[in-house]
Amino acid sequence: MPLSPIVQDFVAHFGEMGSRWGINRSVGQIYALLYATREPLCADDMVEALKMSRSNVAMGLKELQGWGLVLLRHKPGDRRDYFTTPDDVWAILRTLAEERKKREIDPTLTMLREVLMREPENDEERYAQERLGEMHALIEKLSDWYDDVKVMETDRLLMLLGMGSAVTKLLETADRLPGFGRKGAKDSKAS
Amino acid sequence: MPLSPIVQDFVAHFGEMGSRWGINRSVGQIYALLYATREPLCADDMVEALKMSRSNVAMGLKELQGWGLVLLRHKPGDRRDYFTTPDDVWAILRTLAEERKKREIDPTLTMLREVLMREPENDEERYAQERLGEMHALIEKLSDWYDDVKVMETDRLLMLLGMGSAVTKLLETADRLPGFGRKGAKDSKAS
DNA sequence: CATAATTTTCAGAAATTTCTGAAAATTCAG
DNA sequence: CTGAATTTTCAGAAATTTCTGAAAATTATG
Repeated sequence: MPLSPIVQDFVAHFGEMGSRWGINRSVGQIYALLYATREPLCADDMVEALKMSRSNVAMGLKELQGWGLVLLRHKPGDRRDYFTTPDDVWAILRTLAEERKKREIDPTLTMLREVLMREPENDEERYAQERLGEMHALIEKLSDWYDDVKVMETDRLLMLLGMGSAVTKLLETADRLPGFGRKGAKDSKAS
Repeated sequence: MPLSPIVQDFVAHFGEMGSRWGINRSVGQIYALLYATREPLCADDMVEALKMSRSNVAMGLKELQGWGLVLLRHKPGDRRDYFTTPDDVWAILRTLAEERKKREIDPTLTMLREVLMREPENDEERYAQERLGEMHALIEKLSDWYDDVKVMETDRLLMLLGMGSAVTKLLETADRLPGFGRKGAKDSKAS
């Protein structure tokens, strides 16, 4: 049976978009299909629905498992593996953020730290280190913030997002409140 | 003259990393080189430093200009175009965020909205719409937050980042303060 | 343990992306 | 205008990534 138009379009869009994120078309399509379908699907369901080869589905699923974006399910009396996505979209976002950080941010931070340890040999290198230092400081700042935020429960996170920039107005006041130190928050990672 | 080891390694890393972001090796290398070099460079400087073809440099620069990540400079008595990157790393981050949102987020939001307008034909579609609705709500929430935050001056943004999650503790208190409504922040986009 | 069902692997085919050299277009000085 | 300097374009070459079919490996069943 063919996909309904809504799922069809959603799947197609994810396939196209996939390449702008770090995934390929097939992986995007597989994920989208699982996401939009209530029942867990087995590999052959996906082969039929997406018209791609069995092996491509297998590879796509393997990749999605690597990202932690699919769940394995089983039906009684059926040996086949069935797959779904986690329900909670906020949990999905966390997984995605975590993986992307690990793959895209952390290696750069490591590299920058390594290069910043070296002794500059000339003026050109001194300037370069200065610039790399600025980049390092920025990324580390964002990274620390993320570490802080990722442990928040979803309702608090929603609250934080709902506040938007209004929060800084409050912060400027809070700075002057007794018993409330900004330093404390920053140092919390050193526990 | 060959690149100094520090710049060399930085350039190489950016080239490799580039593919995990939406850019290719050459573009990553060109950007890294410009970023880490004090003096603006002309295309031929880059050809020599990066050992790639003239036309590849031209294409790379065109792409970087499309992202708004390079600045055009001129030297008196020299017809050639010279390039640098903006100094302020926080400004660079904003540019990057803006472009990525435009390319990666907005099209998906548009697509989701379109599909959510349709009348579901059956139960399968009803479920799919429900799921797409959840995704849409999440992305829109993040998008609204971003719109709020992007207009903040850098020092306020730094403050916000420095606060991390400590801010929600305050929020819960603030909720109970008179004359300070969360709703106000959320509705601010409707101006 | 044999065998049938299912999943995984992988070499090479197909498709896509990146890169190059050559040629065309543009810009500017004289 | 002319022509030299510079940048841009683009067709096809090279490289990379994605996808497939066939075969191998794994797993469960009787």
